[in-house]
Amino acid sequence: MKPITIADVAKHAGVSKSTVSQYLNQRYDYMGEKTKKRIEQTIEELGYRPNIIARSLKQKSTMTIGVIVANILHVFSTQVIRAIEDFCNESNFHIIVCNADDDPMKEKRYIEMLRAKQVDGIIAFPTGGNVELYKGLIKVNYPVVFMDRILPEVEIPTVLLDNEKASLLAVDQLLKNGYKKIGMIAPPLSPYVTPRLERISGYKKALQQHDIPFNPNYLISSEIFELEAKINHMLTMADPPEALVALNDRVLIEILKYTKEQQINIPGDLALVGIDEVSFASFYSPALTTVAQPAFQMGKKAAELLLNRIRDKDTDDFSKIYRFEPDLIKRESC
Amino acid sequence: MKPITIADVAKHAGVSKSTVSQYLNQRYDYMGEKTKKRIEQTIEELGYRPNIIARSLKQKSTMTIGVIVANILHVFSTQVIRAIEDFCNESNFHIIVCNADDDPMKEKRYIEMLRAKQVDGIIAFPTGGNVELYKGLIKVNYPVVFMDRILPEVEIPTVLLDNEKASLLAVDQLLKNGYKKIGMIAPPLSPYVTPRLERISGYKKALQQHDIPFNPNYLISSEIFELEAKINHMLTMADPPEALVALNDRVLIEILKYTKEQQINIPGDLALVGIDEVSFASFYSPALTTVAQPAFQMGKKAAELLLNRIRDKDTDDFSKIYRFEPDLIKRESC
DNA sequence: CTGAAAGCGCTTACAG
DNA sequence: CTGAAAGCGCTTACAG
Repeated sequence: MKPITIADVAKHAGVSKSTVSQYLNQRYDYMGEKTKKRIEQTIEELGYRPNIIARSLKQKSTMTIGVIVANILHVFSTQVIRAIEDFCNESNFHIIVCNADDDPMKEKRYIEMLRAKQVDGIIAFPTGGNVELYKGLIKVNYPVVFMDRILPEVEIPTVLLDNEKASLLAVDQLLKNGYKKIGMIAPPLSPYVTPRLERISGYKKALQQHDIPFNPNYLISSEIFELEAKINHMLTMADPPEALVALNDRVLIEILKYTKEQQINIPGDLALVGIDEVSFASFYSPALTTVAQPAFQMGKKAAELLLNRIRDKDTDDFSKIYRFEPDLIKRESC
Repeated sequence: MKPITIADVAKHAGVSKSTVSQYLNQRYDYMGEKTKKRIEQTIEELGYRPNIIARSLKQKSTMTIGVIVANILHVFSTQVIRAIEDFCNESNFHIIVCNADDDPMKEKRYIEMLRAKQVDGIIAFPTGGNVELYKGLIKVNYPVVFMDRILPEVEIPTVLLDNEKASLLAVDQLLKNGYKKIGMIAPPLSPYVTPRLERISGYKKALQQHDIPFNPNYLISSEIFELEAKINHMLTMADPPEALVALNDRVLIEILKYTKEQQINIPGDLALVGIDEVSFASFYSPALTTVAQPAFQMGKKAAELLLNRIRDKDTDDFSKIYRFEPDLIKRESC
């Protein structure tokens, strides 16, 4: 069962391939009404479907983009992807999704494969390990947009949260409720994971703004699996914090595991606010006060930037940073 | 900046395009060692990267598959996609992901676009609204695998949970803990959403096995937004159920919202087990007893089936149903 | 061991 | 208003 090609419909309709092609591309300007009808009918009859691969080869556009996330299982990434897909769908673009797992080698391989497949552009949560590769991409004016992480060495438009503001909102909320001894729990600090860096500096700045000295004992930054032990240590030392901000959703969960285990009463014994909204925030006991990021808007923005770049190679938005506002959702944990 | 083509490297290396192509495809059999070296070097020098689109056109294989889910935001779908991506990555396949939103029109559009883009196969959570389309796909022997939902009209291999067993595990656990008045809360019953149908029938069968008459008042099936009200009605009627099984994660959340609001003590006032594992199950208070589905294994299986079909068009696995075993995770809510 | 030529299924000036 | 021809960047018999 040979697939039908443009040549088949041309033959059947008694016209040339060119004319069929004109029809397919809706260039009806000079086309006779009868020819048009005839082609339309033949296509219907033969069940012809254009081969977009062939078109892509000629037109140098595949109408598909690559999206490289660290891990699609992170809910933020999922939401961003969903927003990107929705936006792309409106413009008839498709997305190829890739999980780089924060591994620069994997990231590199994906980028190279995506380019080989001629995707029209890439949206990436960069690992930080492929600066030269990205520089090469800029040099050939290849459309790329970064999400969530800034690579200062590289001039690529980036959309991310105002992470310092997120910490500020969290700390302010705690202060407003009378807590002064505020700790922060964080995952390990990798140099390129911008949100972690900025959220910590935001935490420090927020304290400073209120003339509260930063107490190094109140800051934990550690691998997830060690977190519970370190939290225990922190909360059982002399003069422990009376409130905690969780740097992200992953950390929040570790805190919650710990407090459940130790039957610590929130907010009675310990106030808590988490950066990143979580699915269970509203019906947890107590309902969790969180700082949410507008993931869908951010994904949409990234898609918009990329498609604009694809359509108009000469935009000048390079190296622009697009910051989005976090949103404090007050509930019961503080 | 013209991209480098195979013709450029052929010229620079002083060989023919054919030879370069042989090199690229690692057919070194008859290639002189010097030629090989020379080509290798030229490629390096020019920074040549093959255009896979051109290759695809000739070879009729794009090394990419389409994945159509209802909504990537559902955690089950996310996990399945992650597993598919991992499996495909090992075989150098890429995945295009699409959200059909349970809309047959959207599904249809995606299928047609994916085929036009010549993807080598499709894994879909079918909506049920495109039976004829899928029949057409089988007729031309196009590789398709279904996930999660069965379309009885269509002979396509399908991987899904043993949903009846899932209900059975939930009910048994409740019975084992002495509860006899067991209700089930469900979302609306659409004809093609297999898991819902099977989980309800599983619930009924489980009761029957234990000679407990099915009480229609103990079964709610309703839109999510009405669920709280209906649960309230059920639990405040005369002789209410003393235990509930949540048909899926979405429903579980509604139950939890309700019980938190009404300060219902779980399992004291009401025992609870949810089908579908949820992220917060272990640190919720009480920790939630759930029935988990092996999402990653299921995704992997679907990918495996599809890639096998793509490689060997003549496998005979049509219409096979691949059932996966649910797993009861005992915690505190029952 | 290597090259010339045809072909994959389209699009696009260009000619008439 | 429509067609012949070249070309997109590869691969693949086939010839030598």
